[in-house]
Amino acid sequence: MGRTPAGETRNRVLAFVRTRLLAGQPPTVREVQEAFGFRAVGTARQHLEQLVAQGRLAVDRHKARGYRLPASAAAPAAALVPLLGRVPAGALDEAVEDPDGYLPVDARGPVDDLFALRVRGESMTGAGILPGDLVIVRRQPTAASGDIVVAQVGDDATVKTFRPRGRQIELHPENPAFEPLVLDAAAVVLLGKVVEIRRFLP
Amino acid sequence: MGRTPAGETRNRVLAFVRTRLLAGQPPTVREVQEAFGFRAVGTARQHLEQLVAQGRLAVDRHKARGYRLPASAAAPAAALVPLLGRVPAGALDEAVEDPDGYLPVDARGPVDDLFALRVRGESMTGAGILPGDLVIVRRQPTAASGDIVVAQVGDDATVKTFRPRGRQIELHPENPAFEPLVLDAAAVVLLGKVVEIRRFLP
DNA sequence: ATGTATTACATACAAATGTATGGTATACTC
DNA sequence: GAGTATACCATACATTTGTATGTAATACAT
Repeated sequence: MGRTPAGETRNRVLAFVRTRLLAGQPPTVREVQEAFGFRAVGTARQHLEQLVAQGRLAVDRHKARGYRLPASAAAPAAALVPLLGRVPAGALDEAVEDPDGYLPVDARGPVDDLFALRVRGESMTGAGILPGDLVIVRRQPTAASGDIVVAQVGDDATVKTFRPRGRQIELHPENPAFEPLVLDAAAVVLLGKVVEIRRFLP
Repeated sequence: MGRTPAGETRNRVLAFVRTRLLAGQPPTVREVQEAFGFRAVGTARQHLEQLVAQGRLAVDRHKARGYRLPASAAAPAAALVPLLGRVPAGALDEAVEDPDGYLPVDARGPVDDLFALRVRGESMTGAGILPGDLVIVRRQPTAASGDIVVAQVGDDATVKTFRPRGRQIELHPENPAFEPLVLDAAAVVLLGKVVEIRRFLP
């Protein structure tokens, strides 16, 4: 049988595999075969193995769909943070199990303790946080005075500026039309600290 | 043999599978089995099938590593958008070649024509855009009246609300302390439209 | 107690999939 | 032309992996 110019097919194979991997669906050797119309499995495998030999692909031997991106190229630096629709009382973990969607974030720092919420109400407009904005929150049980936090008061999660006052906690809105909440420390559950704000414009 | 409380294990299985899927490495039934210490493949499979029946998982039948997230919960692939430090006159392409960094964005839409800039000045605080915020911009030569745009006036890139007035273009700040810019259309290069705003809190 | 549902185990089978070996055709070098 | 390398085909085999069936233990309702 004949051939095809240079390593042209090989590059196309790499592009195909990479696309599939980035989409989270590692291909089988036979899927590569079919995608390129090879009539032999071995042909697809040969290309894949060559790519591995060149260090342009990595592989888990003897595993189904075992081809991966090499460590060098596998630095997408992006992780996904769950966007929670509701925050039922005290059951943040359960909410994380069933997110409304995901937001991509920089993965160079810790990301396991992050989640996102949609802001309701205008109480923080003075801090540049508008209704409908998404806030990305780092879960932590305490915060420094002046931090913008997500706190649970009763059944509601609310975004406010955190100001502890002895045994009481003040949750300050950043909008003169709203009054600060002054609560007993026991009545407030601090869900975390707002580390990022995102707003999408139509 | 015995049992474990309610659907607790099931939720943990879902969390495990989801994590693996988001990491781009769909697990096999036996990998789930091992991860949870089940002594039978069937146990892992039973949980997976229950999750499918509940619509919390999807599956490609008879395929290795065939479990996926249901379309409703489909995770966005992440792409990286270049953060530009400066915008030299007319040479946006060159600036893209040498970005200050990258921001991860949802890749379900087009991303090739996106770039990011850091906002300077307080002229847009009324729209919830503060100094230091990052704006993600879609490159386009025109915009609708009322859009928040990035425009090039002289050597500077500026973020303003776009209001065309016949042969003139008005660039409106969203801050009463600033005056609108009224310019001849020829003196303004529209770099694009702001589609997202991000702010990082320390 | 009886029945039902849920959770888990044990084992086997069939399909999917990775791997191996040998062959053919074209291009290039010497 | 001989030799080598690359691209591809054909077929077979072994492992991985999805699927099926039967059984046991616990919880709960009646």
